[in-house]
Amino acid sequence: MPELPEVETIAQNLKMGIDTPTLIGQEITKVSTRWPRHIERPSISTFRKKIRNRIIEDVGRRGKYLVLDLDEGTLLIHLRMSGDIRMINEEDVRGRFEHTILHFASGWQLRFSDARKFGRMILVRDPEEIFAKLGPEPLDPEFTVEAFANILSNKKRMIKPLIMDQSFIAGMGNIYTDEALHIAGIHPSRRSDGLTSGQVEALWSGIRMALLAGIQNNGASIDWIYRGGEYQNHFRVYQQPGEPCPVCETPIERIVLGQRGTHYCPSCQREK
DNA sequence: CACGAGACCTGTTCGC
DNA sequence: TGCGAACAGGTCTCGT
Repeated sequence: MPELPEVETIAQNLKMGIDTPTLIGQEITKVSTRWPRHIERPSISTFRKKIRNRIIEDVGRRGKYLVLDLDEGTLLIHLRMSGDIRMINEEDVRGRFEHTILHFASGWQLRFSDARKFGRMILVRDPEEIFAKLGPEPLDPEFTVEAFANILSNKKRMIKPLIMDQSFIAGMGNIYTDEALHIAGIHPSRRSDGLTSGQVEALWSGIRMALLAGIQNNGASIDWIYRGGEYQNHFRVYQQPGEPCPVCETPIERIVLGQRGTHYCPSCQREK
């Protein structure tokens, strides 16, 4: 479920506390889990010890990581494929996929629902340990067309897998990459070093437009796992094989690239 | 360095 | 109706 817009939405909701209290100021009393591998590091016992009595001071996002600043250290949460996280009152029945729970002194809980169990929590002293491996934030004002052209200039790869590489740009996943490439009119298997400067600019713009539209719609809710977002109602190509292209009516095609389902318009996004 | 395949996991949906 | 195959928002590791 989570790419940049979904994680951003979750972070904002947890911070604002829409129908629940805000996460900010909550004191963690303990963590409970039925799937210990949700705790990637430090070891589960150290994690339990260090997380106890910590206060959450801020909530944010970096790439696809949900970032909880604590009074000592930082808790990073990665939702991977099927993760979802929300504030729930301790009275509420535990859901089928709510494998890991942070308990707060207030009686509220942060529940990590994760059907496929790929998600991870990481407690670090300095989040730079993790963030150093991430590429730039695509919505950051510093991420200009020139900056994009610059990082692109060293690469010679197929464009779609490149855009999804977190060390190249942070936060792009399968949905928003397919959408961005369609907006830009670029075939997903084109080589990154074969783009014209016009295409580079169109792609930079397409990436930002797709992400902003996603955030504006609170992210995308595709299947039974996520709730909330509406962006799935605005997909141009993602998971729309056979449907008419919103631009030219040509049926959308589906291929596999880098082992990921890939959707594009064979007319708007020419191979060569 | 670039790239494909296999792992890690489980649930839902599709095709026969 | 039943049952296996295909597919799913991500990322890591290994071999070529």
